[in-house]
Amino acid sequence: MTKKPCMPVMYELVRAYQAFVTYSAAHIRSLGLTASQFDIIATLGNTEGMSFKELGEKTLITKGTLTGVVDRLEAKSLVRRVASSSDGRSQIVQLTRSGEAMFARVFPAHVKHVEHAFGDFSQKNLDSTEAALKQLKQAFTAAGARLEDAA
Amino acid sequence: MTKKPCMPVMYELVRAYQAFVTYSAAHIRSLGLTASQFDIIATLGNTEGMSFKELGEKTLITKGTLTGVVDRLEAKSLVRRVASSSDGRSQIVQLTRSGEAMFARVFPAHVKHVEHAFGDFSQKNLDSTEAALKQLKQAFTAAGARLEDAA
DNA sequence: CATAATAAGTTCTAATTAGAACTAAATGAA
DNA sequence: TTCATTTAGTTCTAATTAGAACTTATTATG
Repeated sequence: MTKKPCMPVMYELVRAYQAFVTYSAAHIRSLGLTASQFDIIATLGNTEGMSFKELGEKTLITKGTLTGVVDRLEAKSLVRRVASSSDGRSQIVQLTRSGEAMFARVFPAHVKHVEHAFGDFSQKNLDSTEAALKQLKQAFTAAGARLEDAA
Repeated sequence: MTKKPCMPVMYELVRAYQAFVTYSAAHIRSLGLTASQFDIIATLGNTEGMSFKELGEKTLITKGTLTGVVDRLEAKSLVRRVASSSDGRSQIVQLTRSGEAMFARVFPAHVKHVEHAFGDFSQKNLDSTEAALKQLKQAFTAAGARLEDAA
């Protein structure tokens, strides 16, 4: 295994992500939400709600952060906490009526906004890009897991 | 232009970035720096220093944030601010002797750490992934620019 | 030259972030 | 059952983040 120039790939990963976030977050902000708040609303949309644990797994927001984001959404009356009936430690987070209205207003608009940036991409191109990204993700999670095991 | 399923691509972009950051930041933290601090140190390494403006452009850290990050690096005596001789508004940020020692200690180690995750990647694979990421970045910057122009 | 517009950094605010310590509840093992 | 361990969520801290308002210096224009 010779040393390969992988740093340029990482550089481009970071730049591509940054470009996406800049493009995406500006639009979300214009709709009255932060990126994290949108993420939560989008994840809860068309569901019966879910626990903090599940919400954290789906959004990749760590639990300490999630408490604060949900606090602020609750202050805006967009979500509510409901005690789980099956587990006394667990809280279910659900969209309120207002939250569902917000979801209906911002989610399709945002998907459209993102799709707009992809005008020139062929289906084949999208597929191969998706595959390349999955491979990258896999490389890092596997390398991270190897370190965990060693510890 | 039919609607294409580009959301899965964005999902994977975010996951790949997240996996990278998790893998990378844990290592940087173990070396005694935050990711942003590492980014600054790595950018200043082997240079004569540069202005906040230039540093911000290279690292994609916005100027308001950069002030704070440089403050904390200065508090650790890893960088210093020097007034620019050619522009009275401008500050040059340079590595101190300690900062250079930090760069020598952490930069090669971190590159090695990242390269380790890429063991299985062929050169061809790296190249095509890099190209795909550049294309993604380009799509978002172009779409963002079109919005700017419309405004 | 005088003044308007622009540019470089700083400061301020609200929000996010990860991680660690903590509380309370559930689970598992002796 | 009892006690240890694990798990869910909250709280706390230090740092980062973007954006906007602000200060000071520079540049362009009349």
